[in-house]
Amino acid sequence: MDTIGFEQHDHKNCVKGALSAVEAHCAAHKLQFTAVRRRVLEILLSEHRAMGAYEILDVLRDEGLGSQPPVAYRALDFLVSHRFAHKVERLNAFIACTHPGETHTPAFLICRSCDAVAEAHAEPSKGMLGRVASETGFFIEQAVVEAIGLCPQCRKGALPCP
Amino acid sequence: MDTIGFEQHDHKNCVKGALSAVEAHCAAHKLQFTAVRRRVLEILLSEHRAMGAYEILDVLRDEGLGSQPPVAYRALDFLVSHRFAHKVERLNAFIACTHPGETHTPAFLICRSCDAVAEAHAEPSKGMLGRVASETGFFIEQAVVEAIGLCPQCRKGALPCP
DNA sequence: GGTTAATATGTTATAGAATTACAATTATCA
DNA sequence: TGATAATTGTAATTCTATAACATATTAACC
Repeated sequence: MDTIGFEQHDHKNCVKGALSAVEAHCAAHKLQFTAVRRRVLEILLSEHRAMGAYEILDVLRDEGLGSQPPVAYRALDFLVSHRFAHKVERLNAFIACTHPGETHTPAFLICRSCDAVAEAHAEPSKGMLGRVASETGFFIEQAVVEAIGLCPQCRKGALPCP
Repeated sequence: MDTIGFEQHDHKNCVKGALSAVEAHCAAHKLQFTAVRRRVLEILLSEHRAMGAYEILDVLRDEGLGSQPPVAYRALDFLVSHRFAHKVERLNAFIACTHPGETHTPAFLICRSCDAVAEAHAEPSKGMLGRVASETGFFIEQAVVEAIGLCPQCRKGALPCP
């Protein structure tokens, strides 16, 4: 399991790298990586945080790429269904995937103080969920795993209990 | 870790038992278990499934217990904050807790075919989330753990891939 | 008991998130 | 090129949730 999100990194290259990985994946799988879809992923990658659909739509509108909710939601549906982005259920928001292409179940660490979100990998078939599932005969297809708390930075300084 | 939800059970007693447990807990902690709060919990307990706030509000309205959204949301906030009920983030819905009083982190198994929801216990400080958290220095306060898939019944018969 | 403070409810309005439905366009491939 | 499928444009609507403020109830204290 690895984590990305609370550390410093070469952001420009991280955006570029993710974009070309997605590009390659779409080419290989004959998926249409259209202007809107590409731009939404770019927005999510460059902001590097969880964004609401309407917040994304505002950017698209400013750029003349679409003005109605379905435009944003459809692009997001595409990105999420191909795992280029994820939905953070707790926030009703979306975030670019930090390792597109690989099959994985994301787990999120959500800081309630600074709103940073870090993505980690989970293995739901193992661990607690997997045990419950196999005991009861439940077949897991997807898993939502999100922790809410304080990131390392906010834990040190700032607000103890807002 | 234990699971309740996909099995048959003595429902009348389960409702009654949960209600009196909550009653006792409120008395002991000087919490006001008012008519609306009590009725919302009763509805959730007797329906024994995840319900949207507006669905609950419809019932309240029919009974003259309140007609505007804040009435339902405030009652739900009370129930959730004291862990008498939980929010299922994936469904934007609420469900009565199957073991009120005990401190716990609920995990849910959500059947995408019949919409049944089973509650299990999770231990986020252990397992996958806990490991990521301690590695990165993230302090977990709450966890959302929800699996989506097929319950034992739906797995056998019915729809393979709706 | 009566006064005050805290808590809870009633109500209006609004904000935020997501989908339906249908028309128009663009891409894919035979 | 023409037929088909996929994508986008747009309007309207539904569902989810909260803000703000007035009123009523309950708890606490003298």
